[in-house]
Amino acid sequence: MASPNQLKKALKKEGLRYTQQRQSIWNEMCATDEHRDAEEIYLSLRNEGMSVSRATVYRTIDVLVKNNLVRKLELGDGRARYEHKMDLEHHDHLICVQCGKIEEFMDETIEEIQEKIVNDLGFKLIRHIHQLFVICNNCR
Amino acid sequence: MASPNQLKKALKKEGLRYTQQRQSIWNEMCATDEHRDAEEIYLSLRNEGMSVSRATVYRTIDVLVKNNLVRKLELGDGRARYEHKMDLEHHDHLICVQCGKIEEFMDETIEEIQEKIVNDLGFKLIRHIHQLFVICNNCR
DNA sequence: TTAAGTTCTGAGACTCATTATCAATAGCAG
DNA sequence: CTGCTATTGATAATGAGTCTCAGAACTTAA
Repeated sequence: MASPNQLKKALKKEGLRYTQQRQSIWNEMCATDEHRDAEEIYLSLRNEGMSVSRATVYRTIDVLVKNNLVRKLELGDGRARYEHKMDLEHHDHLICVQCGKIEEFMDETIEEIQEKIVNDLGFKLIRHIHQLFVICNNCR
Repeated sequence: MASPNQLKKALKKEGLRYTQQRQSIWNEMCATDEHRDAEEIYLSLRNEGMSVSRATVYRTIDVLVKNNLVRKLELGDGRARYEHKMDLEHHDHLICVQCGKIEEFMDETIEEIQEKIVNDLGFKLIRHIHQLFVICNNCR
């Protein structure tokens, strides 16, 4: 699932070394499609007997985010969540304010309007955050 | 600009007392359309000679947010920004990743699509965050 | 107006996610 | 293999935001 090549390429591009810790963290992040925080990823690695430190988890995630292998989600609760970007298509998120469940959505029209809004102002769109906070069907 | 009545009404609804500090903070938040963080609001009050504590600033902002007099913006940099909601119409934000300038936008079509996405899933939309991170015309 | 009971406030301690420090370790080029 | 550097781990530091609690300021009843 987690391709070492993608990781190696990113590291090479950044002039960084390929290490066991970095590979483990990348593997772990690709192991599920959940949206986990740094601590959860750290603990999973620890449970699997991997020797990594929290510091290295944070440092490696930064590299992965910068190189577009991972996306960082800020939900406003003080803990960032991360998702790997193996499945290449873009999406945004629905978050249940009751149970915390996160789902994904994508709407081409919204994407186009966004571009238009930005272009009409003479700006350049770098990235966007679009989060719909909902009460999901299990919680109503 | 800052109506004491709106504040008083909100406080009454919450069973809270109307105090000088709360009024000052509400005034200060309404004094500009900038998107300031708690510390900036606190310092402005201090500069004007008002005696308020950081704790009271945070506590009061919470009340204002809960009562829809103020909106909290999370931009992902660890400091929340606040804007008063005197101008009643809804809008979302464009943030320049270079200079930090924040502008507003609003698109009815996007709002409708959002609703549809949520309804089609059988969810209920509570609130949303839509932020376009851009390079603005001054920065390109 | 005063006494008694509440709610508020301020100062500073505390929390908790994340970042920085730095000595020890491990990749990697030659 | 050796030596140079980047990386790591343990832990200290940071910083926004929250909590605590004693004293101040309202409120209400008498």
